[in-house]
Amino acid sequence: MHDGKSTPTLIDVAKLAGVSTATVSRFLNAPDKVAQDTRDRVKAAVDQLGYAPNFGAQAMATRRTKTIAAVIPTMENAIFAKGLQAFQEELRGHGYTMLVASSSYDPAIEAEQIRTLISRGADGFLLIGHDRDPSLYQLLAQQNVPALVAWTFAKEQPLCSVGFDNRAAMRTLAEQILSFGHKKLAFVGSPTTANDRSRERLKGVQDAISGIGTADVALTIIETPYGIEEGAAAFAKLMSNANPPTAIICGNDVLAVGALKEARRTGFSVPHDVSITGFDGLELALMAEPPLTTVAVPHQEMGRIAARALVRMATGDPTPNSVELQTEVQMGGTLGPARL
Amino acid sequence: MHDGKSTPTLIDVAKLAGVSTATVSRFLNAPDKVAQDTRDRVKAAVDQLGYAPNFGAQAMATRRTKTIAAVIPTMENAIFAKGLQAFQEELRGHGYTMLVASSSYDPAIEAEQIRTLISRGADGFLLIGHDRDPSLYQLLAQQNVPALVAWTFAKEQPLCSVGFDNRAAMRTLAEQILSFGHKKLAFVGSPTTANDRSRERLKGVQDAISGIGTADVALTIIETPYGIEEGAAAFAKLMSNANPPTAIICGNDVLAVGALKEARRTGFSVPHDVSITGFDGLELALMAEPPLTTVAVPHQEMGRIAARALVRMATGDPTPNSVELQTEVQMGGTLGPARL
DNA sequence: AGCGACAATGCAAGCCTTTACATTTCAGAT
DNA sequence: ATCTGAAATGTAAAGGCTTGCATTGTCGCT
Repeated sequence: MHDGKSTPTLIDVAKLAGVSTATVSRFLNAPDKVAQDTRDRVKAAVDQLGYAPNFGAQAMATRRTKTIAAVIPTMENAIFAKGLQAFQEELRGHGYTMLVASSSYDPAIEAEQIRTLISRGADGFLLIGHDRDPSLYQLLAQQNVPALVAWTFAKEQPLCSVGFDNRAAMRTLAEQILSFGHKKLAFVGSPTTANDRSRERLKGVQDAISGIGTADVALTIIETPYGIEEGAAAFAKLMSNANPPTAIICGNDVLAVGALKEARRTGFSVPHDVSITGFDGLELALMAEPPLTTVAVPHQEMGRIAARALVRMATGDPTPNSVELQTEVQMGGTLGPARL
Repeated sequence: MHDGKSTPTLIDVAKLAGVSTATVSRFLNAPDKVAQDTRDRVKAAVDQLGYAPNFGAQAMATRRTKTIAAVIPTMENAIFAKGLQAFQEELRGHGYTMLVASSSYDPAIEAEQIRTLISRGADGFLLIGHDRDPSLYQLLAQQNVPALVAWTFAKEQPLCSVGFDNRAAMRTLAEQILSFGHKKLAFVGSPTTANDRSRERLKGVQDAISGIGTADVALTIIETPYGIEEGAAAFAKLMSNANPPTAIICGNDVLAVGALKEARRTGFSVPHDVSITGFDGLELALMAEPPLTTVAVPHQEMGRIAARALVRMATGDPTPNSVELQTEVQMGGTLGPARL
């Protein structure tokens, strides 16, 4: 107890304060159950010893860790970084800590990470998108760990979601594009396997096309990994066609910025020669020249709401309902009339 | 509270396999200490039961959590996101999990987060920069938790660091700027209180100036929070002076891009009318028009090295030495001769 | 045959908190 | 004076895993 080396335990505090460990524990977790003068004595002992509860023991005794895990595709994507930042801040306000793992868009890694984090005792999970092996849902249910999906909104899924309707959002944007008279479209997006956000966005484009009821709109589709270079490459490929598109709809801002960069480099004027749109509403989009026409997504709000919902779920409250957030088309300067 | 079948424990596995819990534990942690056929039996039992070790119990018995905490200013800054992503991936390869907290550049919040994470049982800490209250170092030492500083390199500090020499890097860039004949400089950087990176970068500029030994170089300094808008505002303010600078040295790429944007908006030609430089080497810098002249920093390498070092420290290996990484001036198109 | 060395396994003592239940105390109420 | 119930506190049993030490079994040697 006076051995400066080993960290003090409840027992040390109890001895010093002349009470039982139960009382110290109560002082820490439910102070109002302890008499005022005892409270003072214990507090003094805690302070003197610089006592801090041992996490493992606490976790073991309470069967909870006050830790929420977030498994995201990557932190490098600004879109997740922003939402995660808000998520963590909100969590902190509730006394929770955030565990982060990234899957690099690989379902196998994601599954492994989820498993690891479950046995690490995460009290809840934030996941991205609904696409994953059903056995994971079973596992979560079996281990009784609540989970929530963000960055997308969908009913009829195993998990509740906090997000927006990617399909409808993209449809709205695509309709605007069509209203500018474009007939030759291209969609450049992330691979659609194991990525419902990407898939839904593509569907949104297709919805818009079939919505106008004409059969004379052509749509070229390119799937490519996330990245500026990749966007540039896709643009180059599309424009080298005999019959290039007049509007390139990108699945996210980063691809769009890459395309825009390549356009500039190869002498295309945007939107005069070709229109380009993005999706996400990152700062990056505003910085582009001209600013990107894109879809603004309320990332921070999403992070905050998800955090609150997960904390409620982790403390046993009835499963909250899904929350749908609204997005908005953000007119930049990269969408213009189709060049005839 | 409990699901029908409570989660299996070591004891269940041991019973099913007909061995003691010690053997199961050894099978999990040091398989080579278990005979081949026992190994097979235990493995079968583990699989059949879907056993996963209980975190709290494990933490308690081993006195370690295999968890490393990273306390960074913010995740929104792409610079940290990138390094953190690499850090987490490397950690994962060593069987460690990452706990993330952000301080929003507020020392008080940082201190609180560190305290919280210590009692959460983090086995090690990744911190950014050396500026913080000495009591935190005491606390870490007292609790025997190893910590490492990244994004900067400095000797003679309480903690080892993995990073680069901000001062020297900026000095090199500033020298190049001076060699273009600029005499009226401005430095736009993050606040230098509690931020040694920012402070060192400013010093680097001053070093370069005093290095050339002439007294006729003027330096205006603006401190402003991180952000594109802030960079734009700083630019506007500087250029509205009676005697505006011919080169604006920004403490980071985001501020630089903001300045560049404002320059474009208000009709300044870069670098013809005014030169602008950044620091970090983000993708953003490449995307700017023209591409930003900046200092490229090996974020991912930094993250990986830091992760490896921390894992070593957490497993009791002798404290590794600090590692200094090299940076490189990345010539873009925003630096040109001073306009006379 | 006897012995030592070593590999494989088992035993049981922690590790530190929480909490159900037991006990003590004491202020009213009878 | 005795009793009652509530408030305050204590007792001790989990909770699941690791690991030093003890035990058993095998082999190769002399």
